[in-house]
Amino acid sequence: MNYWLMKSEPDVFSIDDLERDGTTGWEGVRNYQARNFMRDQMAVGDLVLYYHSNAEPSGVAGVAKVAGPAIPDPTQFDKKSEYYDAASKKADPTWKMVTVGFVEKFSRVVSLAELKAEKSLAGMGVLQKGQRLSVMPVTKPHFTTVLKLARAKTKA
DNA sequence: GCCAACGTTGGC
DNA sequence: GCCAACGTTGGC
Repeated sequence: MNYWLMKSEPDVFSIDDLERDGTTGWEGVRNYQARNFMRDQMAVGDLVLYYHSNAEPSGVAGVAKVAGPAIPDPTQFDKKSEYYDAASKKADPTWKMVTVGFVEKFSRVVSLAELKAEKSLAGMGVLQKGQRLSVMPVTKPHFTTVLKLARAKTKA
């Protein structure tokens, strides 16, 4: 069982949208490293920190899970999609996506500032300078700590 | 809206 | 294969 962090801009698809829909195809990932994580290391049942980027505040908004295995991302073949990739072949699709399912929305967002202030999260991928991956692994201790922060009383 | 970081592209 | 230019991400 692995743990992950996945980023979404809440203006595009927020934790509330995921709660409403139940599950969603995680389409539009066009980064090889992120794709490889989804294709090679994610398994159904893995838990995911749902991170809101470009948000007020940016931070972890809830928990999701991997609900379906990596399959070809249909948007790469859709000429009308902003994710269309003319170089990808149907016989050998370049881009994959997993299905993500709703688990829980936190009663409050655990902000990036709060994550940075938590000493035991030092080394967590999302806190590294300049990292821009939209899908990245999280260690079990880090995952547990973020859950604990989310359930703690609102910070003073 | 700015800009640092960094992945990708393309000329050579 | 190098690397400058360019585009994107994402915090602020």
